[in-house]
Amino acid sequence: MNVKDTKPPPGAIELERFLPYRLNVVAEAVSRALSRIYAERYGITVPEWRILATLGQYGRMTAKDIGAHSRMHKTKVSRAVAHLAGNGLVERMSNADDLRESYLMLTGDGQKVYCSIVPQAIEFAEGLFDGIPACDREMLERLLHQLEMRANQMSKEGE
Amino acid sequence: MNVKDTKPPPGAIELERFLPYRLNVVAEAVSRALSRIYAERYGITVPEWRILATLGQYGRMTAKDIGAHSRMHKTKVSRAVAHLAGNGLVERMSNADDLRESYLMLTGDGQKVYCSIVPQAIEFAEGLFDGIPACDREMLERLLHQLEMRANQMSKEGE
DNA sequence: GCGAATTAGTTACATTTGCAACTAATGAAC
DNA sequence: GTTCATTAGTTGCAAATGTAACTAATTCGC
Repeated sequence: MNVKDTKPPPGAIELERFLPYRLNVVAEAVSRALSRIYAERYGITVPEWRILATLGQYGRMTAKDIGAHSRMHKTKVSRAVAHLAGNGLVERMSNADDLRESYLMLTGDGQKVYCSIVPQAIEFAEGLFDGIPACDREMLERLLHQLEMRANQMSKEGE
Repeated sequence: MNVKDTKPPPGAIELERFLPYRLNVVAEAVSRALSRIYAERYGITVPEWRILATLGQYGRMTAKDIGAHSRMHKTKVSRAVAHLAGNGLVERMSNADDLRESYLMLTGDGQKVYCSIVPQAIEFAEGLFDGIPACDREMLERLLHQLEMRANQMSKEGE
């Protein structure tokens, strides 16, 4: 009998079914598996990949908007952008209307890297859903959305 | 029109529906919200909470097993345990049959802290599911399990 | 317009993390 | 039994992260 099959004592949490724990474990496993695609071949970190993906999708954005959209702290964005710019994958264009901010976009090289990662990332994400019917995927999307809303709401409620 | 409603260019990933990204964002939002319960009141970190929760459920375990079970690196476990032991929440009992390892368990204080967190954590997790029917919760559990299996498998496949 | 408050982004510092090297103990080969 | 390989756990070190302080630019109040 596997230890995981034992019932927890009364008044304890069964961690294997505790959603916050489950979400974190799964998210980390998925993230780790995905990172193999871009980390080994291109030496790109997770925050860097997020920025590439955001710019690849939206074309041009400020650092602030990237942070807000991809839920990353501004210092994380700042450093990842600095690194990507140093590697010639991202370029900055200052905004003449507001010199505090810069627009960021992929360079030609950045586009190339992004475009070579995308099909593999999509294939990976598809592979995750292997054997899962489409209606379940939609349900998962909906559930994740609700959970995120609830979590953010409950986080605020505690002031 | 919200920027999120715009279609991504062809050959790009729509990040809002990209599962690895979604999972991470939701997991982090949930984890952050939950940590309010134990971080502010008891000054406990996420890894420490995981150890408390594992010991609270299983009663007595080695550091290695805690790491394997809660998916934490052994150095993370080692340091979190050291801190918990320093605060008198966890105690070590060396195993006479194998002096390399120690059994870890909650102290009386550790039990108290754990037991005072549990109801709030359960209430929090229940709150996340507000308005979500029970059958959907079960589906979510199943889906998360499948995704984790698939991710670990795909991670291994890349050697 | 002018000074105070705000904002985008960077940098300094302290904390956290992961990897690699290590120690101490056990097991395996012979 | 002695040597070699493996294992549990800790520690040194470098990289990553978050908080707070900072700079430079903009906006608000008047």
